[in-house]
Amino acid sequence: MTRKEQKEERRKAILMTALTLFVRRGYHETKISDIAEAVPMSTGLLFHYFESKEELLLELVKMGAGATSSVEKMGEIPPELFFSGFLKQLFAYAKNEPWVFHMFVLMGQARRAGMPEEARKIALSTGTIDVTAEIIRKGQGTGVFRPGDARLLSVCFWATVQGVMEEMALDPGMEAPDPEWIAAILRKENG
Amino acid sequence: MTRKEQKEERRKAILMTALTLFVRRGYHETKISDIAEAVPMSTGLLFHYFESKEELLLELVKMGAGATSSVEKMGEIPPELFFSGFLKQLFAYAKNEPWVFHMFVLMGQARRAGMPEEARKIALSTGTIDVTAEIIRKGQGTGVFRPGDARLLSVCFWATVQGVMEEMALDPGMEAPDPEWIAAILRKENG
DNA sequence: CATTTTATTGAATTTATATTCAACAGATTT
DNA sequence: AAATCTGTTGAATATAAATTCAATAAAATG
Repeated sequence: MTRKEQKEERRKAILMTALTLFVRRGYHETKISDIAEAVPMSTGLLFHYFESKEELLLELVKMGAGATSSVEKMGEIPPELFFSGFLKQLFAYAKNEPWVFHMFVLMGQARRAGMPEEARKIALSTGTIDVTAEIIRKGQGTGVFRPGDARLLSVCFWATVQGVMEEMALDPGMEAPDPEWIAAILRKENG
Repeated sequence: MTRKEQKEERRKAILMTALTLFVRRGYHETKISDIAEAVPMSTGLLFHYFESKEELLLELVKMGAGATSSVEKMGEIPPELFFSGFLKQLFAYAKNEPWVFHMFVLMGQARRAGMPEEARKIALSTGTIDVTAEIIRKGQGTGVFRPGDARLLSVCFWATVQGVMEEMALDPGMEAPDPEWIAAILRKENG
């Protein structure tokens, strides 16, 4: 099925191009013609692959939601290792797999303001913050994390990760921070 | 000059309403008619006060840039006090002076993606990240902050503050985190 | 090689929303 | 209180970008 495969390839190309542009300039600032031009293809043709600009966005956000929930399942790892290991990997993706990296940024943007309501709903449905809060609670139990509202700590943690990744997406030359800096938000302060 | 004052009042009301809506839903997702309705006034009348939607945004961003640069001048305070004190005050504004609070969120949004290019330029012109990096460098000199690229630490710090404030803007019921959690990004880990 | 199916384009159309405008109302001034 | 200036509205218009479409080229199929 060379034909169907071809079509899938093209769809993916569009999705990846759109993902990059959405992350860089934002959903509304990106024209459908910008995406088409960057793929490249004619503006009209893009509509043979996607119903609408919003459908294109939603497909991306749904992919992101799927990828995110698989990450959420690895709640078995000891909390103190989970965060720095996870961050190290995530920052490595910035160089090698921009796809994963950009997806994280997009999901974060979708959770906050500036995108169609529908995208926001999907992004929020993953419940990342709450899942992470649960892991933090465990770490508080074993005394490796500082006390305090676990959900609020989770919000702080993700805010940092999200913000740093947005900066990295905007300035590809930027180096990644030491995961330990970010993990310090959670860690109990002792020797 | 009751008349001119009246006009100024109205302008301020529009600015504050727009600020709130921009921060909550994002610039592009906010219709000019949404702003007018919330003030309240007719859609057409809003154009007697502002040239265009973009002018309205730019005026806000310019105000923000002004307020921000005044904050930047207080670089005399010892670094280790600067950050937690600053954060405590900032989070307090969330309750008492939503204006200041929302302004910070808007400036952060403008620095990143999703707004007209012009707004981005103005927001970036404040150089907040670099000014903060300088303060961090001082703190590294006296040994209270962890070593490492000061600018990168500054980016991490602001990413957290920005992200947390965006969450607070979206969910007004949310309580503020302990400033110490965020300052931990910078602090040298010792007893 | 004729026929059908799929890919592609660029121009025409639609749509959503920003922006303008003609008319009216209320306030201020002389 | 007449004249003028300012505030106000809602409907009309303009605009930018999304979306459709008729026409054509290329590929697959029989």
